[in-house]
Amino acid sequence: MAGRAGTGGRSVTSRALQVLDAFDSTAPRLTLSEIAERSGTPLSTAHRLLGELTAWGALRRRPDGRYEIGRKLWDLGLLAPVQLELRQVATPFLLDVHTATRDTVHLAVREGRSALYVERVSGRESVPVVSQVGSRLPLHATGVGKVLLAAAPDDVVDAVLRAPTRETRHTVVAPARLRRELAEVRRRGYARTAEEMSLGTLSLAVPVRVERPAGPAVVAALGVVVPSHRRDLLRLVPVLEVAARGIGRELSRVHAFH
Amino acid sequence: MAGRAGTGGRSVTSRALQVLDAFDSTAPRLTLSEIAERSGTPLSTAHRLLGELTAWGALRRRPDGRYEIGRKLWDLGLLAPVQLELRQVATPFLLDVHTATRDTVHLAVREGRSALYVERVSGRESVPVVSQVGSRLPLHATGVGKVLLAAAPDDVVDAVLRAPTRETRHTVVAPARLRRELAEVRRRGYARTAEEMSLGTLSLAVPVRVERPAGPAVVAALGVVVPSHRRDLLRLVPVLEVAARGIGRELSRVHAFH
DNA sequence: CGATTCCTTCCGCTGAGTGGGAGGCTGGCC
DNA sequence: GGCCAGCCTCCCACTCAGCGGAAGGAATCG
Repeated sequence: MAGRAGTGGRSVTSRALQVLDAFDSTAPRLTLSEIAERSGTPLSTAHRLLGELTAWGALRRRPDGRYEIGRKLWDLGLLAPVQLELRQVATPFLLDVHTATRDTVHLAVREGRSALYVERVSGRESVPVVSQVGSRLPLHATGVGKVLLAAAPDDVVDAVLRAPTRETRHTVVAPARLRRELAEVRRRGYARTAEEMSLGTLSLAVPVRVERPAGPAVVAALGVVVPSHRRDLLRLVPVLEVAARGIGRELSRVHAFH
Repeated sequence: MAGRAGTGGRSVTSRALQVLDAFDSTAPRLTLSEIAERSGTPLSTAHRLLGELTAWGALRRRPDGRYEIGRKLWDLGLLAPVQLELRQVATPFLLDVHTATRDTVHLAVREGRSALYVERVSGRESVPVVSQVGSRLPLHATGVGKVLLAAAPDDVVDAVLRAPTRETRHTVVAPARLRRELAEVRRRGYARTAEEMSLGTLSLAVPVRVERPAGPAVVAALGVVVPSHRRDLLRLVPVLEVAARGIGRELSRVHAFH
């Protein structure tokens, strides 16, 4: 590095996108120097880029000098069709389930080797749960995850079972046992977990299916999370199934129309 | 413009941000040429930028060749603290109201001269409403808007009353009458509209207040939208007030804790 | 089958972005 | 109070990354 300038701009447009990459859910508010370090950008460059991004509205400067994601990115993010149709169709059904049970209700899809939570309805007195809209949780340790994994292609199952993370002392990490569980999920049509992701909670989930030319396909999973002391969890299976069928039916209708 | 190159890059980082600006809620899916035109970017430049943005994940290429906002921007957008705390605190209360009334419930804040809808809970059989999370509606034609406007500084009120848009034939656009209505909203503690934003719907809204050193401040508005044939709308006032007070109380607690 | 529209790729030019460094500001420590 | 360390802000000469005109495909249409 003898020269003085112009070595930057690897391949993405300016370093602006690298700067944005410095932000994630574990670090939503950052100082200039943190951003510079996390994004591997020289301080002065980061400073200028942050100024431009802030002027555009992608970021916002807090009174304490830190930067955070701004309203414009929020707006744009809401335009993302990340399961937009699925969410719109499913939300009323999630509300129905929530109204009937007062429990925390989730809708998740599989994204690679994770369960991506795309929608959530949670009441006030619900147990605190780790999942949030936009968060990704392992496929082998949650109800919705098991449902999605049970419907996933073999290579995904193999990849997940190769190194299942241990989340709590109840997490099932033995590949053979996980395979048996997945088979059971397929047979029974629902998945159940007990304190496998977070202590103190049970979960129950069912698949959301749509009819495809090649046969029914699992496009999402619908689940509830309840405190451990609840004994009647399996009574919710029919409730979830009704809602899941409703979602599947609506999705088919929307697709046919489109 | 005699030269050939390098005239671009006005002031924002690359044209990438201009390209992103081409997307809005009225145009969430665009072709290359549409984007080039909407953003005032030469076709080949737009093409390259779109490639980079797509590689980064900001955009996604649809099977039909169009571009749309991608998952990465969705992720980042969810990090935006756009009333994040308010939303988290308020959502359970919105659910309570929805459970009690089965109506469409909104939470909005004032942003400049618009009402910004930050959260929404709508049932299945609800009337179709124009508002969506992230959308902005005029302050003078909706229930939540009037509540927010009634609590806004004078210069905002003046600016809005200078040129109120006509949304339907029932929209109140006479400044004098609007001022009288705002006074009434302040006096009674709620706002009501009848088909002023969209035909076929009524709305009702109350302010969400928090205690500040300088006295109570209106930080948001909580409202419902119902079909026009409903006659018992005012019965919902106490329901909304209870929820609004609950939200205010929670907000104060969170702030004190922080 | 030529016309039209839209997308993709190429490549020489140049000025916009780059980043080292100087300078300011703040707060903590001796 | 003086010094130092950690941040942030600003400046400016260098240069190479982005720019965009233009040509070449691909797809659609009448």
